[in-house]
Amino acid sequence: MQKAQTPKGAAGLDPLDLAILRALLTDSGLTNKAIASRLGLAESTCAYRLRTLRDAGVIVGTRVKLSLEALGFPLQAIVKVRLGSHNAEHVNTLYSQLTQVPGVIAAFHVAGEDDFHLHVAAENPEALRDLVLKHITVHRVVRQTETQLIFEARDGVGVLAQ
Amino acid sequence: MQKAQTPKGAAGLDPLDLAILRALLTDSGLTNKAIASRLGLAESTCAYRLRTLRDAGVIVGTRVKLSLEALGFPLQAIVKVRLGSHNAEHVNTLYSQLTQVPGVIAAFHVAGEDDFHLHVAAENPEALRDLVLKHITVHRVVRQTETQLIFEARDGVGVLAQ
DNA sequence: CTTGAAATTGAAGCAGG
DNA sequence: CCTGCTTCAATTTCAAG
Repeated sequence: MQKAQTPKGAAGLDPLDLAILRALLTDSGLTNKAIASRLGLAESTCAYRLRTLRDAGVIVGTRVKLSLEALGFPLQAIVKVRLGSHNAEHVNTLYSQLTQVPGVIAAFHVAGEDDFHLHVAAENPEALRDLVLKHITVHRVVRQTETQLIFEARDGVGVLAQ
Repeated sequence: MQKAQTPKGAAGLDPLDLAILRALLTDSGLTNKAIASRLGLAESTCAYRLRTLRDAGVIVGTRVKLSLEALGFPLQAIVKVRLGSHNAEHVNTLYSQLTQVPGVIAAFHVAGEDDFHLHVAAENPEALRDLVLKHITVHRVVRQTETQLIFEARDGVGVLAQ
């Protein structure tokens, strides 16, 4: 049975691809077989689409999610970093160094008032202070930092929301 | 062969647990068997530790990483949201609504100058504008927003860096 | 807590529709 | 592009040390 040619979205994804991706995002257990049965298609078909999505670079990989609290890092913060000089090489070097700082979960190079936003985690307030003072403000290009405690972090629905 | 009792860290994790977690974070292919062989222990042992870590809530789950660019969302931004009123119920209601906005990848409720930081993705500048104007600033409690384009996003080493 | 072997389940390859 | 079948590898279970 040959299905009708499916309409393609802006990124070349048909509804089946989107359904598979949504299932992957929804179900924590990302078993390739479970998706097939849930969507009512053969396992080999699902595997084929998954491989295609992987080859196309849509699915980059899969990562474990750890509980920062359970690991003993109950404190999270956003550290805004502002530079005194914006020499391209200096900025890039600093960027690489910031991502290597223990406790830095994610780093964003942003346009506007701030230069970098760092999402960090720490064991306690003292560790957070040391993270900022000993690993961020020590760099000469860093002119100013501003740390905002995170009360709560939540995931959003993302770009595939229906 | 009974190994010596292992020293526990602050979160009750021994060196073997940490080694397993680091292997999980490092290797994109999170095959349970590969970890066992890499660390030189039996598969069943590795599986046992993994189950324990899961039951303890350290390993929350596993999520697929999609390429926002490949999906057709090449634009990312941080949207700072500031409120006019800080009534607890209003704040919480807004928080829930913001996480449901299509394009919102993550949301942070922060202390300080801003109230929320939203990590968003959009297909193009117009879509980004619509996201902010039609889904965020429409709420009465939102007093002000500030959108900073993300030049580049990178992952940090996290809290388990050696 | 660790382990090897058995038993179950899921993934990968392949050729046909 | 979809599918069932075969082959293979991995996860799970369990009883013992």
